[in-house]
Amino acid sequence: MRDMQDDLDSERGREAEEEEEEEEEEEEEGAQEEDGLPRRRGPRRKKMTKARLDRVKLRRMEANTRERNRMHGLNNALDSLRKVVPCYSKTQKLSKIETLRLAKNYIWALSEILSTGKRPDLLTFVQSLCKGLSQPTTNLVAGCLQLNARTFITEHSGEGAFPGRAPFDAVYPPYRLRYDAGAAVGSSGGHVGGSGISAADSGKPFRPYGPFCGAATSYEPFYESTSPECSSPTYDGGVLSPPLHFNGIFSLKHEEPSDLYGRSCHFGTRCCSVASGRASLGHSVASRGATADIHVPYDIQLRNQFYTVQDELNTAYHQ
DNA sequence: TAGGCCATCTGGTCCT
DNA sequence: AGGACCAGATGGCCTA
Repeated sequence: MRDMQDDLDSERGREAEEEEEEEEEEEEEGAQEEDGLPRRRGPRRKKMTKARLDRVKLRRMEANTRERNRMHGLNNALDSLRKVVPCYSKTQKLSKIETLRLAKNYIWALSEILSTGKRPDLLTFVQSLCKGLSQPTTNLVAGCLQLNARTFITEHSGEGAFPGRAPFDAVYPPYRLRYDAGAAVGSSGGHVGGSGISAADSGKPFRPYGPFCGAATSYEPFYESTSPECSSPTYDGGVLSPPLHFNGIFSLKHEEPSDLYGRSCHFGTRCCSVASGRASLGHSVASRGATADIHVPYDIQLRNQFYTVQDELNTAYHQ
């Protein structure tokens, strides 16, 4: 690279000298008419001598390099964006346009939540996210959220319903009370999502996501999980944390990347605690003690809802 | 094989 | 003048 730059510099020097000579020649030629035709108005076009041609090529090469770098920067920014929108997968990246659309929808959905103070049901939320997205991406997002829900459902199958819990919470399945983690992991043989559509099953280690990422003190992600996906090579750390935090009240805050991606990831996912969000939204769950706060977040109705999410989305898409 | 997506090159325009 | 930005063209890769 350095050599290349040196070459360019030395070439510039040579060209500069040659250019001076050429310009002197052109001054003389400029007084004449070419081919008997009157000289054109405006700045006279310089003759393309070899040196000038080389210089043009050189500048073109430099411009190309700059343009390449610029596009790389743009792509890096897009990658950053991919990581902070729902359903991040390094193996199956959203296209640029879909990333932008999803990001826009996501911002819109979060804004709605902030402005209304209400948490939409899952279907509404997913529909908001998928508005205008292509069918494959819609499936991807819906599948991603559905995956999480079903994973969580599976882990807690057989337990009682929790009618007070908004279905919306189901998009945050990998997070629960810390002390609950062992049991949860154990119940699924150390492989959360062993049944249903798991990331491993699909070969697409998507990152589940939720708009309220953060933690009330009593809630932590169970990053002790032994899921092989947790250290998925497709996942890289040190990226932006989710922009939204929810600690009883709405607040904007950045979390340390290490917290989010280093330790807390599950299934190659980012850490989100839903419990805090629940509490502040009047579901009065997180306000209880940690040990008393264990509950079963899913009921049959919720499960059914998840089974229908993708169908409804598909229907909506085709309409 | 067609279509989608992407990277790169390229020339034009705008701005400093 | 030179760099940034933009949009069109082109070719490669991948997938259905």
